[in-house]
Amino acid sequence: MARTGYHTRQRELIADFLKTHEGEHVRAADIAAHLAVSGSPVGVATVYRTLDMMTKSGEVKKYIDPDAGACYVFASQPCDSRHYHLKCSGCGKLIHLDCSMMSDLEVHIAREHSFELDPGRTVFYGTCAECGAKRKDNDK
Amino acid sequence: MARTGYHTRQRELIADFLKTHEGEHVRAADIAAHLAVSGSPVGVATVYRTLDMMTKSGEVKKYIDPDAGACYVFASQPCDSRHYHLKCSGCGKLIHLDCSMMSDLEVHIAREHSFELDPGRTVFYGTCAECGAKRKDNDK
DNA sequence: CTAGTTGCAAAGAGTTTGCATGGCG
DNA sequence: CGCCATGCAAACTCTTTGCAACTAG
Repeated sequence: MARTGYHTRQRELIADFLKTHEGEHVRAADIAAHLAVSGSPVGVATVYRTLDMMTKSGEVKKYIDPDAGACYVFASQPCDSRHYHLKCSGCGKLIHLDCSMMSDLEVHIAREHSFELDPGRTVFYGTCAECGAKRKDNDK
Repeated sequence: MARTGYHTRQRELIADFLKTHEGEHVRAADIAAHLAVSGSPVGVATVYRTLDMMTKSGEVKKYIDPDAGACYVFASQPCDSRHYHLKCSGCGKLIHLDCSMMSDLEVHIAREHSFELDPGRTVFYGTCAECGAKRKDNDK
């Protein structure tokens, strides 16, 4: 299963970047851009291929953001991803939600609805406090 | 609020299609394809423009499916969208979740986390019972 | 040495936009 | 009639793929 292949400079760089940004949602382009600036450019294709590989192996979670496209999140341990994310449709801000109520919800959904939630891939959309207030002002 | 624009054959067709498929998640291409087959083809651009318009007016909800791209859901009443969706990563099945616990969650998140959830745009990812069982068999 | 990797560029898929024509009101 | 809507195709963005050169083990 482990079949991870060779250890290369590029993969090291990408993995490092992800570890440095653990828990954050990054896009392939972010990684490529960062590495390019750092003086060790890596081809976009390689970034995608590596991320795809890591996604399959479970090292990173992939999800699609309506505004930004594919996003990847590094999770050191599968079970560490006990938290969910809230994404503000207004400002695009990403909020980490670490709340015991979610565990209850998971249990409830698993039991009553026969569905096992995947925290790493689930993103809640809505409006943050600031944008909510802003909208009230603008809306007349 | 602006009663946007004219009443045209194309918009009627698109609205009809959406009403016929209320609650289902359809893609722009699905609509265009259906109308083309029905003998009243509508340009893709028009479909996108109309859906965009309806999204802004709140008639339909838009969300991005990791596999299929942009999806739209027609909701007869804004407040009828009191339900969320569960999407199985295994078989792609979409499950409607209409559960009072979600209301509690909304209140909780609004109060404790200052974030207002948008049911129409939030999709929970995870694994349905069937795929969960299937996976257990295959995994070993 | 050999197979897995990389990078470039071309290919794709999905969505948006410009512009001239057509149709609603 | 005026203005909005439509269609087509070109433009775009993001992601994938083909292929020759490259490199880790």
